[in-house]
Amino acid sequence: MKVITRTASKTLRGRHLTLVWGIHDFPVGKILVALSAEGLCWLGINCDRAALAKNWPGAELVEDANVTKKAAAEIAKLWPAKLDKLSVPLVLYGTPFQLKVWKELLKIKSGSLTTYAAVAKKIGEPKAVRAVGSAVGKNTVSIVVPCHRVVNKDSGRVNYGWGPAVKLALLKGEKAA
DNA sequence: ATTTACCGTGCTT
DNA sequence: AAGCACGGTAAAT
Repeated sequence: MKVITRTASKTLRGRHLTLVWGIHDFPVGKILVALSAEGLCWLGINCDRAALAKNWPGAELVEDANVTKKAAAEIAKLWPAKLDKLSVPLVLYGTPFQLKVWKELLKIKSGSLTTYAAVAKKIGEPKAVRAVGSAVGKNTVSIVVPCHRVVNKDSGRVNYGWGPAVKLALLKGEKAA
């Protein structure tokens, strides 16, 4: 899978950017897929245009499910085990720290879990556990960047931007595969 | 069982 | 430009 990274803060990343978006079916719910000219840059679960607009201030949003249909179908088909085969490039917009965290998440194998502390250690910032927590939460491309495979150290407790139920459904689906 | 310290980000002032 | 609230974990109280 091709991964493009762009350094940008949340407030600036939407400027001069046109996003084509559409809502499609996925095993754990509806996904909102948004593509820039470069590739897949946002994926939300059970959300609407407002959530997209909030995350990409300044961006021009064009709804066209025909354009996003192909990418969405591919994601649904490749999930959970073969997402790295995605033909659409993945475009990551974030601060240098967030990019480090997200790229680390990409290395987590389907079906396995890690903790925020382990990720912090891997990127060489062992004390920045909390920062890792917030970076994971700000991930722009859920499912493809497996933010749901990161759990609290004291197992069990689940915290997820799209709702704990979605996180559990994703993990369950990957476990089966 | 509660509190403290640690870090990066985004929102508010 | 400065302050504040978040978020996960280990260590100290």
